[in-house]
Amino acid sequence: MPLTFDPIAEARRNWRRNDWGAVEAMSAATSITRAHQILLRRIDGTLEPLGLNFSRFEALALLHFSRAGSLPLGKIGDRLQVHPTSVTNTIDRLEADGLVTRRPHPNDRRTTLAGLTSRGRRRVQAAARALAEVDFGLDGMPSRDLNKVDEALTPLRRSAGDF
Amino acid sequence: MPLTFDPIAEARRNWRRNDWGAVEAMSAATSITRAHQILLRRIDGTLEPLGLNFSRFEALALLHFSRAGSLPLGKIGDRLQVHPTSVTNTIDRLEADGLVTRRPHPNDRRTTLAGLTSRGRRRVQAAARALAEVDFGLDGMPSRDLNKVDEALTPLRRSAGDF
DNA sequence: CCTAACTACTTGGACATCCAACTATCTGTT
DNA sequence: AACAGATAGTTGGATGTCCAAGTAGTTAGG
Repeated sequence: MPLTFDPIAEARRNWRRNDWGAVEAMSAATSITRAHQILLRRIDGTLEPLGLNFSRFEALALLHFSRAGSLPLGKIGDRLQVHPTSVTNTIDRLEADGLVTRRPHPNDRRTTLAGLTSRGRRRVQAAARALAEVDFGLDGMPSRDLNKVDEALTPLRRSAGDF
Repeated sequence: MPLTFDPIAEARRNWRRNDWGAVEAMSAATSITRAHQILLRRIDGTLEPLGLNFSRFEALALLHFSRAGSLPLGKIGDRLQVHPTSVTNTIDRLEADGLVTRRPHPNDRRTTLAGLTSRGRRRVQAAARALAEVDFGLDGMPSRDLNKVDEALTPLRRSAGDF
């Protein structure tokens, strides 16, 4: 059931009434959380027919963009900001689907490289097309607002050591 | 390891180079995803000493704001935009910690009410204080940017039937 | 009334994420 | 060279989310 009121506006009223403080921050944090829920569902829904989800797609895209078409698992985790165990899991599944292969690093035997198969390369391109088709689930937003989001969130990312 | 470059700017370049289209949308979606990761970690980190996470806190806050201090589980799911099974899970754990209790609905025997215990009420207030203390993990952002985020994301939420 | 359709919640299973701990390997210091 | 400490990845366990299916209860049309 869709709501008949704005839950954020409601939350703002409640926080104010209870004197819980930091209303602006609460509001922004809640907006981001909601937006993320909405986006992730749309994106995952778009990728589902391709046997992917957003995490797997991000890993494939990263490999596609890399020169050699392969990267150490650790680099993937750094770029996607996820725990090493999540990378292991993601690559396990992509490998099971024949989209990537694991290969030992030539110089460092601790390191494992994940590399795209040709099937993986075709798949990631199809997925990128599908996502662009639906504007990443953001087709309702004018491009000015898209840029506003980007700009507004940059200081947050920077403060988290994103770059 | 913190990155030494902006992964979003990098992604923009890569998408453009590959002609994958929808660069603005990709960029905004990725920003939101990142921001959400960062925020959730900070928020959950803040709540962890209190035995809560953001989901549990949201449920408790909702109950605190309700007149009777109790709500049907279904309403909680609607408000938090999560699947009924997630609500069951969240309430299970809050109940195990003695923060809420389940009670049958007086008029509709299908419905279960979740109600705050006095311990739950104290806990949610302490949690709200703790979150306000750290500005919901957004202390790096000027309040003008907070409002920009809110505004920019409103059309997205609206398009998802948020209100 | 009485049955068919709907609603509220729970259970079991799939997946994704994290943390702690472990193995294997490398690196820098002595 | 040798060892202490760092690094790369995996495994096992906990938590959280969703979907499909099931149970119990309610509602509406004939």
